[in-house]
Amino acid sequence: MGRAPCCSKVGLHRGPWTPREDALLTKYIQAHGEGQWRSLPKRAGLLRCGKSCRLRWMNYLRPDIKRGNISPEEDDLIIRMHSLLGNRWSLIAGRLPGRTDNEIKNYWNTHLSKKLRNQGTDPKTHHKLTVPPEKKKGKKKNKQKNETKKGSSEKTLVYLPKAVRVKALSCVPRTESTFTLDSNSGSASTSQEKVQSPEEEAREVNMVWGVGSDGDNGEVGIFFGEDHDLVYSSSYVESHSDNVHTDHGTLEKLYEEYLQLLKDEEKPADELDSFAQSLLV
DNA sequence: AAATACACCAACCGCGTAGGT
DNA sequence: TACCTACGCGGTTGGTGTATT
Repeated sequence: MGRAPCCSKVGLHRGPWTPREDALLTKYIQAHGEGQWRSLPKRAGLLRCGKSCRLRWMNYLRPDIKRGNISPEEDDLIIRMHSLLGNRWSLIAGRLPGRTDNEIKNYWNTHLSKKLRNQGTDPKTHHKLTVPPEKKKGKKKNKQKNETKKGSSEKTLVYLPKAVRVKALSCVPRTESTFTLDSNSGSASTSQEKVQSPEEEAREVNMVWGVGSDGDNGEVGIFFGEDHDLVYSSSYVESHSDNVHTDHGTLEKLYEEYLQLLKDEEKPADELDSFAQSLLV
């Protein structure tokens, strides 16, 4: 695989951006739009690599970025999304307008993981910790850095298939359906009235889906479309061409499996883990 | 006041993958 | 089919500010 040499190229600026560079980048994007990151620096008169430009724009310069403190509501949403998605920061950020994946990732690592630990919850698994949270005793140098390095061998389990990119189906209208499930009765319902064969539906629907539970009201399910608390919003779909598109039958199968697991709360953890493995493509 | 530890976050790095040729 | 480019993502680093000793 040929990989772009990127920032290692000699002569390119690195490190913090200057106001002048910010202005050049902003001006260029306002005039020509985003994209073509590789050639953008040259055309914008910047001595930066395209990656660096993209990052600066996405995380800092974009006009729709919301700056300032993260609200308790956002806090709560991040925690709940993380329990469902794991470290899928871009997906989580997609549910928080104006927030960037980098910001959420940083916020999680510096605030929320600590907060959860103090509440007796493992921030990686969202399960109750068996041992009480470690009291701060003395100062440890680079505690956080050591933790992240150590933690890298211990992957977060994600009960969701890894997002895959699909071709945009621009020729067909997007339909939406929501799929909710009462965890007590186990019954599922869909808001979509249009009757389609699975093949038709798989072909026509740009499906963005997830499997999860709403910790507050006990609602669980696989969610499609928009306007459900745990669903990827349509705005996400529109702003990300890499939406998830998968086979209808597979979805149903996964949904059934997940439902079965939810019904049986006594399932050993390793069985859940193997289920998660099966979801990870 | 100085030294040290810690917290925060912008930026970098490397990998996976879509899409073009 | 193989190769290459560009992009997006998550993990990690390092500079800087703040708190503590």
